[in-house]
Amino acid sequence: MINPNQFFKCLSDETRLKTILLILHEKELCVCELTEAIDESQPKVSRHLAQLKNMSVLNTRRQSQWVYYRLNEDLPEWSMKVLKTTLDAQKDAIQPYLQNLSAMCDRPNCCD
Amino acid sequence: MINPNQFFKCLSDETRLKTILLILHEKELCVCELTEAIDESQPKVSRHLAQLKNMSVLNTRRQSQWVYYRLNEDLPEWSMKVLKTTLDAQKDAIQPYLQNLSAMCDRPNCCD
DNA sequence: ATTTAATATATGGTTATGCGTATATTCGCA
DNA sequence: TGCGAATATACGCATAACCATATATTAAAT
Repeated sequence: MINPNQFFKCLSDETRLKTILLILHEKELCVCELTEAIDESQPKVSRHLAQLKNMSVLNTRRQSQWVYYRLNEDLPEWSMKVLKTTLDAQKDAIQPYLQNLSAMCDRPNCCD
Repeated sequence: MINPNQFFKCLSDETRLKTILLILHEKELCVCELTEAIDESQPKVSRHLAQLKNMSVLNTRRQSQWVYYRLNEDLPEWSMKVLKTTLDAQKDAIQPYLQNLSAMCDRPNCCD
């Protein structure tokens, strides 16, 4: 179980915070979607995602060639609350990234 | 105005998180009280407090030889909410530090 | 004025963190 | 089997973060 300061460390990097908030907003996103949304290099995004998975903040699901990341459903309630509070306060700030997302022409459609 | 990842960085260090939660719980604490409560060296506590003040998370009030730290009353609401959520989840964890506090024999009495 | 208690800061060193680039892996498909 | 797309990892490096120790500052009291 993640402890509070470890959890906050996950949120203390801009790239990681963006990805977490976007995933919270969208339920599930794959690496190339995130890469496009926040306009960062693939290895950079991937490295941070691996870190978050390692800290049990995120989980993955593979669907053919895509790996979809979602919030770990076993996250303690207080941390989910923190994330929701933060997202709520950052709604405006993440708009541009959501727009990048919907502007993706070759966005993989997640048909479970 | 502090941005989210800067704010979370403040909470990502164990010493800083402890001090913030204790201050939230006790309204106001001076350096020697915190030093005693969490059993860390005075320079270490002082350095972290300076950092938190610098990030506008904390404010100070000097009363004769003691400097009392409290939460900055201008903190954005979402961050106050995050702190309260965290304190709530950590009530048990901070008990030992609160006990150290009340066990202080020469604890300065704050008579504003 | 000197001394003492509380607090702050400076210094030097160690570890952690984050990054870009290059390369590996995995999967679907021809 | 071989190729391309998506993702992951390794490597080397730069900087940030944290710490212990020593010292400076501030205020009160004698």
